[in-house]
Amino acid sequence: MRNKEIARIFNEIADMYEMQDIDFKPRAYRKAAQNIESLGKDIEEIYEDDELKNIPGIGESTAEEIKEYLDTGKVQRLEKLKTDMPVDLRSLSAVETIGPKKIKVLYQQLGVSNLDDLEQAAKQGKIQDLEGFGKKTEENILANISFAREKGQRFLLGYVLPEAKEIIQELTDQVDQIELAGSLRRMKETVGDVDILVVSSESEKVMDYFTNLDRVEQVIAHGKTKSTIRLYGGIQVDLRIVNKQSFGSALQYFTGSKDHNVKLRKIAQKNGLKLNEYGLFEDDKRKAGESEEKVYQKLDLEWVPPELREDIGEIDAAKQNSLPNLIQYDDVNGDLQMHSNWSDGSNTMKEMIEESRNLGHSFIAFTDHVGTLKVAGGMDKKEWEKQGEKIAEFQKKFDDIHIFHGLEANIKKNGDLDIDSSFLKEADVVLASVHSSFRLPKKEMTKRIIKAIENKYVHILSHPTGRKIQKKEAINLDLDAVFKAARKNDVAIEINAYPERLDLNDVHVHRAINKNVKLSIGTDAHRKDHLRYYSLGTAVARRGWAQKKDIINAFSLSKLKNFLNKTQ
DNA sequence: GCCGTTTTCGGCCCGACTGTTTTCAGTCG
Repeated sequence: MRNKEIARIFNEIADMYEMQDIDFKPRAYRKAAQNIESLGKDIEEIYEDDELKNIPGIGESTAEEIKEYLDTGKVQRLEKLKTDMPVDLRSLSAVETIGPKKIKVLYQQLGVSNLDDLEQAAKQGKIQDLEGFGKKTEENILANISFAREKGQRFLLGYVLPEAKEIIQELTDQVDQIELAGSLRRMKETVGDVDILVVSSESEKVMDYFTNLDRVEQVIAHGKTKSTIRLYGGIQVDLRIVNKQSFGSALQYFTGSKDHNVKLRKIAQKNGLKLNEYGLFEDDKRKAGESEEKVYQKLDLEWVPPELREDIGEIDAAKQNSLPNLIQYDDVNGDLQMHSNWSDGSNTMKEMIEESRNLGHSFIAFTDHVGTLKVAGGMDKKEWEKQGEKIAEFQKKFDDIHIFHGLEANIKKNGDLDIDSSFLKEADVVLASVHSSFRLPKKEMTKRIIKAIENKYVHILSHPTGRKIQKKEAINLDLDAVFKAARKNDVAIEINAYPERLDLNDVHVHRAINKNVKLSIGTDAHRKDHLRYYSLGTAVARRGWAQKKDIINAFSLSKLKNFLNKTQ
């Protein structure tokens, strides 16, 4: 799949045009990029079938440029634009409040072309004197530059996991045993690379097969027991071949985390044993190794689910047989945030409902934007009521899925919602979320959010911290105070399952459930392909030690309705 | 540059917010 690369190129072209003050082309390229990125189908296949122009937003020139890129690895248009303005656009625009226009000025006036130049110029106080800049802008640059630097070092779980699973699928027939390891198996929100472990008697054949997969851009290492490849899109994949009798201990070893493993080895040592990737040994005698369960068992520990292996108390809990009974991936019965084309989603409600039924959901909530967020198609009351009539019709047609009619309202700067209560009280599910004024001081922000939670019509505080992984920092918030208010007012806090949000994150989930706060999983899907991300929300819940009782999506429908009926 | 026609040209989600100005441009969603 090279969709992402092409999307990146089109986005870069859009940035370049924006810098040159050219109208509309940026939007066209961005739209093309967006549609390619969430295609859910391999663009090379579409090219081979000569169907590129059937992709919405792709026309004559962009289709040609996709072909050009797939054939030659370059797009001349971008190369030319880069010669005119040789700046590292992507890392520079990762600094909040710095966009194409400002970058242009910085380059032309000060010769700034990368983050190092930018930092130097800011430190020397050269930026505040530029026209359109000022002291605050300069301070802001210095404050945000390290965040911008970290961007792009790791890959998002939600985008890597499907590809890793595909690779496993492709290899399965070639091997005796296969399993994902590493941070991907622990379902960490970002991963540095992909680790795959296999058992096979024909190691050379397996390695040849692996290094010749279609998706390989470069073979970095090709050995008998370990090979490393880099995929189109940049991520590296390690494949290791181990002996059958060591598979469990190797899986344990390569799953990590490092801290978890150090503790485990210490326990082994204390008991006169030695633990490594080849097995658990007493002198030279193998006590365990074939299965992970046996390794833990021989150390007098409960088997620890991979999501918990971060050395934050799970080993003590495993010792005392008191690991939490984690929510299971199939405990989640439905999705409590999604958007249709009634606001800014791409698919019709019918398409979203059908896909949700395919995923086995027994309930969903449409939570389209309302109110002042016009850019996201915010509906007025009349439109929203029309949507409700349509939902009632669908409900008659489908008796296997319950459809809540919800909405997503904006929390204004002062904590009020941007629609009035006569509107709010008609909704089955009210999400409240921040879409503006992200940079208030902590105290003011906390007050603002708590005010929204105290609104008696609000059921769920959605994407509570607003962070986007590697893109946008969290708002400044006293989360413990927010949790306290949420519990008091019976408001659930969302685990937004969209790959770049995962907000709340695992650490926050842990804190929330310790305060008995209920949590809600919503994909925030803006097209039907996004609906499958709900399991990422479950992964975050598991990493935060959540159980079935903590997650309202795991409630029975009647219990969930009860939870949502607080104002009636 | 793409789209969809009132079919080969004209329109393209736009409002809030911030920091810069002193009435507005750039950024963000």
